Amino acid sequence: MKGRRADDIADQLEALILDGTFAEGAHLDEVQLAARFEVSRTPVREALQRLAQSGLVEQLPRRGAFVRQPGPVELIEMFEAMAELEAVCARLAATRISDAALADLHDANARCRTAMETGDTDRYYRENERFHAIIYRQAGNGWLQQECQRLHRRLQPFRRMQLRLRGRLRQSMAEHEAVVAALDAGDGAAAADALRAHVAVQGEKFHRLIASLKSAAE
Amino acid sequence: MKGRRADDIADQLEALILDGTFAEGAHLDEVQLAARFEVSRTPVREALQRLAQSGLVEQLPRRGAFVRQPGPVELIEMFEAMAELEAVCARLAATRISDAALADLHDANARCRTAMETGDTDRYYRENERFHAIIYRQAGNGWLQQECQRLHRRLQPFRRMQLRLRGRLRQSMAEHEAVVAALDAGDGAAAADALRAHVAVQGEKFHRLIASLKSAAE
DNA sequence: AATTCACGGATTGTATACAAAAATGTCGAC
DNA sequence: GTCGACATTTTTGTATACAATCCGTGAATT
Repeated sequence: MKGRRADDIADQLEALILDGTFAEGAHLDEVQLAARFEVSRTPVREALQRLAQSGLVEQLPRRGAFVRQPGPVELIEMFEAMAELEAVCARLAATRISDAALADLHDANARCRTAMETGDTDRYYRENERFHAIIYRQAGNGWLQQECQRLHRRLQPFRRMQLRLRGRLRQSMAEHEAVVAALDAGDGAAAADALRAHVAVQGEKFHRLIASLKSAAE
Repeated sequence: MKGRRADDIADQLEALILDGTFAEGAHLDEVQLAARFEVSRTPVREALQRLAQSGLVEQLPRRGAFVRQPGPVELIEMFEAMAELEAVCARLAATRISDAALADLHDANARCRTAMETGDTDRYYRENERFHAIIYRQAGNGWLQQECQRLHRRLQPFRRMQLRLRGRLRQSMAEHEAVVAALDAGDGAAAADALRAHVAVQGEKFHRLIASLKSAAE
């Protein structure tokens, strides 16, 4: 037995929610979950509280925890906020990035390119993660970095979805290169604009995807 | 007995920490706190976890919870991030703010002015809160608004401290008016710059305050 | 004398038991 | 047949009991 089962349960629950096992609005019963994970209610409760603070579930006093997937409006807001946060990172990074990190960025981008050329979306996704993580870090502000990673992680499933749209990979690649060029030149404003656009277009794509799904359902 | 004692305890604990009752690095013993609040360990534990996620305490597995006040470096980072977040809000608000909200902003600023003229720092502080809250809200992005309020709240004690510095009120007032003027004109870039500077200078002041305290202690 | 290992105390993590409140189902009145 | 009050049941919130781990102390060994 290791120290904290509650953390493991929180992770597993998060996976199950993102996985779709627990649908939007589902009531997460403490005793059922306790039985499922073969623990008592205590660690389950702690896990639920953690998920509540990270936004995946909503806890109503004396009523329980419910799965709370963000709606279209909230998602648009989160994508917009992500775009703005990344823009800030880019602007700060433009003057603070180290040569080594800049080399890493070029490397990540090169890997993205090969992934794109082979049409390997999964690999593109991973290298893209690295690309953005480097920029977060090179902003030179730990708090900002943390927040960016948190939001990035939260948007992960929705971001992934629209990477498979036709031509998105190539477009994304071109945007990356604009960002790198701006950082190379040390042009903060340009880097901010390029990265903001790069992320904002993801929100746009997602928006359209939602709209098309909706109209198809009618 | 009402529904959730854990939340009350979390609030009280937060107050006690910010109050200085529990100093930096202090070990928060669960049984002691349980005795102090006349409850069992269970709600105390839940409160501690909440505070851990909000960053006021650090929880080490199997070792307990310790008061974790942000150090100088972290504070500088938080002030910088606050400046950037508020700048984003200002830029977005410049094109989205409603006429009613703009009127509110003018009103809040007017109240700030009278508070400044009477030298009432407490009142200035309250009206200043309102000023910033309006801008957060008028950014038209709920997620961003929430984050800004969260960080603002976290910086509250440190911000308050340096409002009493000589001449700061008048300077702050002038900065406010630059922000309002830019928003009046619908100039997003100018509003962003003005608000960023307004918040960044607070970080600067704080930095100097820390430095002076340090050198005085030697 | 320094180091290592063992053991006891203290403290966290988990399980279970109990209390209180809300959801649900039943019965009756209109 | 529907609405509403009351009892039952289910579920959350809290208290307590138990288990596992960490820390310090101290003695034994090199």
